[in-house]
Amino acid sequence: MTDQSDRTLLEPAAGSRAGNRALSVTDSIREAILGGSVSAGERLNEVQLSKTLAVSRTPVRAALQALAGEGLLDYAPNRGFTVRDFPLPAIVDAYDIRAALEGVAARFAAERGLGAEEKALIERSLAAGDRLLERGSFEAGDLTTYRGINGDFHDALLAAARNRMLGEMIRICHHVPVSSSRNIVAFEYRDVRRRHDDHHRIYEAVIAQEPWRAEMLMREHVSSIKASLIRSLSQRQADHRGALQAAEVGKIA
Amino acid sequence: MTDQSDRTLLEPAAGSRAGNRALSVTDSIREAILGGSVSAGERLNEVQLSKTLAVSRTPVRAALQALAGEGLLDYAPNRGFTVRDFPLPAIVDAYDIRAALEGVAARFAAERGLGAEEKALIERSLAAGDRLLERGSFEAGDLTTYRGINGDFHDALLAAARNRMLGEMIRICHHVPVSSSRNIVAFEYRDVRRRHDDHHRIYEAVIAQEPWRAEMLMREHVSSIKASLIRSLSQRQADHRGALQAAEVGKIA
DNA sequence: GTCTTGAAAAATGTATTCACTTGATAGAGG
DNA sequence: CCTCTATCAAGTGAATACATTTTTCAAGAC
Repeated sequence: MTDQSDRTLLEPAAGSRAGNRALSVTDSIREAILGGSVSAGERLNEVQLSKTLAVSRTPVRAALQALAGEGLLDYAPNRGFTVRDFPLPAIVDAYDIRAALEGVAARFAAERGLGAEEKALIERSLAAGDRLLERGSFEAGDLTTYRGINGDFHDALLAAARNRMLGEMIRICHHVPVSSSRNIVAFEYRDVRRRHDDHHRIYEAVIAQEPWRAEMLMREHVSSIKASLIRSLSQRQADHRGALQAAEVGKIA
Repeated sequence: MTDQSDRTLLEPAAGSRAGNRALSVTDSIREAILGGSVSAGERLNEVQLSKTLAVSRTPVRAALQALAGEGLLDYAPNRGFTVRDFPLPAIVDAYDIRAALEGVAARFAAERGLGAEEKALIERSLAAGDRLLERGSFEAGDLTTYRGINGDFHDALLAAARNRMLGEMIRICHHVPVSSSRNIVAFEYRDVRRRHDDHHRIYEAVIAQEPWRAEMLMREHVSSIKASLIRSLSQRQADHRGALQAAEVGKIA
């Protein structure tokens, strides 16, 4: 079976990122994976990809290797690349790992102290969240807005940790398909409010130069996201519509 | 300056690993980096490498990308790969990250429980350590022997955590040049004895299915290695022979 | 003397070609 | 009818050729 290559899931040339073709090809394939266009365990055929993306095999191979480095693909010699499978337990585990790592990041940030710019960035994110939550309820689009705010907070704190390896590992955790907090949880107003309060407290601990308190709070913060995920998963399962909705949610954007 | 390409640091064809050339090339270059044959910030020239290793540029490029994925190299479009710099603070940080990650691993292992084979592996490592420490002092080579035992213990526990991402991240921490516990610390008998006791206690916690205790113990265990590193570094600095001995120690094998 | 400019060299990016491995299929033999 | 084997198709691995970019360096202008 030559596989139906007509799935227009991968646009010919997304031309997304600057630099060279290999990089944009990498982005295209990554998006296809994270977006769920290609399923777990699926084998990625180099010639087929190169035809679809209208480039030669060379940048395709480069992209595949890069994605393997990011942990999204598996590689077997003489057998090429396959989409790595992330069973549910692994996804849940990713939150524990993220909790530990972001905890360390918060500790580092508290130890090192924040620069003026970092303070401004975080405070802006906190203020934006306050404003959004002021109304007491959510309207359409608010959740997406908060996702941005949330991301800004975490990114800023991570930057303040001033450790590249840590940043890369956390990024990997975020890129576990359907695992990122940006994709899944915080559906209800109350949850978001609670998490925003967490942000405030974490920031206070960091400003107060209380490294271990900052770490603990951040761990708890991320762990609570895991708890929400589990809750929403089991609830969805109870609705007997597990897989379907899960796929939907994954694409919430 | 065309750079003296005569440094015979990279053997033509280590032929080390099975599979394809790209993999063995990867190993060769990695060893060169970890062994300190190429210095931080240095640019890796593809054609030069391909000549030295007697292969074409294709597997060399593949290897470089793989190593960039491992975090050992930096990549800039149209500018190739450079050896990533790990300043001392980053190396020290790596121990904190490792402590957090291995802590999570210990917790997972305790939660999941150990299989018969895993138990056997760990107990063998513990027994081997006991035997080695029985004499009350170290002779030549004992330290190297214990390094193996230590590695076995940590590897077995990591395997018991049954989480691939975690394993990969910890491996990255271990591969931070001159950062691995296998390369540096545990010089004195007393230190080793203490750490071996840690192992026993961690194992007990895991067996007793006490996840959080296992995590805490493991964190402390790895953190103590960091402390030893810092101590030995500052002592060495005090000896006014900093750089020289540091290089030596890095190669202790 | 310094800065700008441009051309040549060198290095990376991409495409193409050939080589080798793998896997499937069909046919012969039991 | 099953099994083993040979052959071929398909896919990955590696090498080479070509394109584009970066870097160097020297010549010329201010």
